[in-house]
Amino acid sequence: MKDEKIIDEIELCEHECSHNELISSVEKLMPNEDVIYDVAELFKVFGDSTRTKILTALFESEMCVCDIGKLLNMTKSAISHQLRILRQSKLVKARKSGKEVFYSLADNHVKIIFKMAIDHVTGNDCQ
Amino acid sequence: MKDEKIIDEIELCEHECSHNELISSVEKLMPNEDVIYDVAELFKVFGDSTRTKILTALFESEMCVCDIGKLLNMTKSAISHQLRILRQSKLVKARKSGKEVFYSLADNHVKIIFKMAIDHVTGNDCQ
DNA sequence: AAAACAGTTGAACAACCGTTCAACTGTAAG
DNA sequence: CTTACAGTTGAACGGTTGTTCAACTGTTTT
Repeated sequence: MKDEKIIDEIELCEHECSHNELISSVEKLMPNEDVIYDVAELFKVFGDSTRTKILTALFESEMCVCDIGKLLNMTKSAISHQLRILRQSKLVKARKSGKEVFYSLADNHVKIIFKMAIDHVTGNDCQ
Repeated sequence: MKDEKIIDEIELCEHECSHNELISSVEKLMPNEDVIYDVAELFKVFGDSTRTKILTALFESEMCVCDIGKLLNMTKSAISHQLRILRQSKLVKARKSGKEVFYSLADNHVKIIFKMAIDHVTGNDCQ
């Protein structure tokens, strides 16, 4: 009775503002941790202007590595490295024809996400 | 007449496969360079799992820094640093109440982009 | 068979980024 | 006024990442 603190396990280094009911209810509503991680990984791939340029180019037409390099004024090596990342993320697919390799979108899903993002940064209303 | 190579400016280090018509037509159709850059910057902000966790938490309710820290099991400092980035990108807004600062979504635009991304990584059909 | 070229790959380097730590501000309570 | 706490901030560290460079594969052409 003299000192209840020893028993009070809630105090355990948690002398902080606590809206514990809120925290646990938000926790239940949030997406699975793995899903959040995968979403972040997807956005990480989008979060480089070289890769976004490549993707927006492929929105219009399939292209070979060399042409993408010319379009973006970059070396074939740099483009190839980025295309590998896009391929690993299943965002583009490759078609070989002679010496050339033509890349194209693997999924038009991505177009919608980009449309949203472009609307966001250009300040377009959306609903 | 003996050596035309000097005049031939097209050759200038460009002995590569050339679908020049395609390149210039794609170039015209692509979004403005500045827009692409801003889109990449936006995705870069989304491309970190701490920030995606914070955003998905704020989808459900406004929260103070300390509660977000508890929810994600991270220090207030780390959360605060990430919230600054989200604030600078105009993705969240702050409301001060006494000692606490409550953060909330600045724009439900973002929810739609995340819904798309979640559909993508979970393999849901979308149209 | 040899030369030319499209594309890939791995190592290396520099730039960037997220967390930690410590010090700080500002508000509320004793 | 002093203490306690929520939150912010800047420096520093360690890990990640994009580009470059050089060497390589594979296909086409002569």
